[in-house]
Amino acid sequence: MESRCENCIIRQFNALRAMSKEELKKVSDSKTTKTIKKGEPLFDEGDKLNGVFCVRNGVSKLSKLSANGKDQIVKLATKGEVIGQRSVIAEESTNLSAVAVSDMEVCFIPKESITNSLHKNPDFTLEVLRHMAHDLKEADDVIVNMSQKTVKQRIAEAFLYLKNNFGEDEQGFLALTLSREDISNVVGTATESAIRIISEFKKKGLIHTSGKKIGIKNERKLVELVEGF
Amino acid sequence: MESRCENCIIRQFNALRAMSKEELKKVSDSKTTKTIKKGEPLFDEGDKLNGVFCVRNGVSKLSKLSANGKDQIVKLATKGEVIGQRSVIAEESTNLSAVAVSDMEVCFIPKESITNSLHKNPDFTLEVLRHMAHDLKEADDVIVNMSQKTVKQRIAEAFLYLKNNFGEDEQGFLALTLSREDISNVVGTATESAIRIISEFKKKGLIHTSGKKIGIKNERKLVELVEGF
DNA sequence: CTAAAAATATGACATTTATCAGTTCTTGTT
DNA sequence: AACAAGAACTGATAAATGTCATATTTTTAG
Repeated sequence: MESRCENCIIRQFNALRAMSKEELKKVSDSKTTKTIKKGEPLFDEGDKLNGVFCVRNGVSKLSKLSANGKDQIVKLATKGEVIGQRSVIAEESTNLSAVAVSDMEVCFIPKESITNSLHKNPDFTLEVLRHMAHDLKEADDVIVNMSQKTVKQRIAEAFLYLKNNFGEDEQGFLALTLSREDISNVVGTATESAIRIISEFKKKGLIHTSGKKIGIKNERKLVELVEGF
Repeated sequence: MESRCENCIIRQFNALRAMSKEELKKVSDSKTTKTIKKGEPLFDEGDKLNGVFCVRNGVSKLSKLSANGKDQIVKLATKGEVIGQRSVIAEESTNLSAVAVSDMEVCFIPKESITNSLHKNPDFTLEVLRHMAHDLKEADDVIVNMSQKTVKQRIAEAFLYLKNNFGEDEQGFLALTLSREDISNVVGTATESAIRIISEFKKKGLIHTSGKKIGIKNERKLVELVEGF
């Protein structure tokens, strides 16, 4: 299970692919692999991070506590993504907390391995920069969605997002199962409102459910809803 | 008025300060200075940018058109900030449009000058990365505000933001005057709602107005409002 | 397996916000 | 100065969303 970064396929999805053989070797020698159970934190808002987490398996929610006591989920990070880099790069405490929403396997990479390369290998730095540019664009999109779309549209969009990014299981349910509360924290609404809209979608035949699990039944109509019909 | 980047103070506020003398010389030789009048665009959403804009004076709104036809302002960029770097780095069309909200003076820097340095000067790349990390954090904060705060709170916050970032004039009005529509596009609400809340703030003595101009009268109460009292 | 706890669900109602229609005020232009 | 055009404003009303109370189902711990 402990494996070498040099041979890790996951790396292809993130900025580590721009590292040289020697750099990767160093990373690999310094990294530790951790198992994190669903519900357990990787870190809390305000923590000083001594490194970054490279996700090998599972999904983590990145969220921020707002003044009114609700958690806003800002991003779901999955296989191949690196968590905590923003904080390491800016040399600040994290502005987000990270909690596993499914069982996870992650590699913890001490920040020295990263910062060394950031100073010496422009290819790597640029690759990190490109990833962050992408994240920033996505964040802009989220801002627009939050402010301009209705809760109904945002929930529909969330389901489509979950399908596209995490797929479905054999029975046609979304592979990543989130609690109703997590769903409401993704779209930024009250849990009761989210539940009500889920019920409505079910009645209208857009989705089907079984316990927590949700399956998409009429993707086309969900898409129409998101686009405003 | 045409001046050399090497001597430009503005540079201290952005990533260009990490450039070497020679790099700056190249930038300076290739840059062009432009004057943009209030209301005029720097670029439109979807444009391919051949370079970035370094703001010497004035303020630009960066906004994105949403499906329902409303513009969401995602950021206000001012003196010292570089606009368009995300798009140049990701080698994509812009996801945002940029329009001057006050008369501006900007330097246009062709992308070659930037990308060359990105590949060769890790100090510069890292500096750009740090700035983008900062922007990303701010974007996260905006997401949380948008989804968890009321329109009233967001407007109060916007006024405080305008005061802190752009200051006040001699008569105590916010130095950056935005139209009511721009204000509503910053906080993500209907223009009428924004106007109504501004009237309410005026009645309650939190602000005073004169035409478009708005002045903060009771900062303390505005802060309390934002924090939820 | 069962009791307790937690999550999901639903109803009633209050509050917030958007929409539409129309008026008044500003501003720029001739 | 007069006017047109756009911006700011207000009221009435509808729609969306949040809150609180409570019932039901699911999950967890022992």
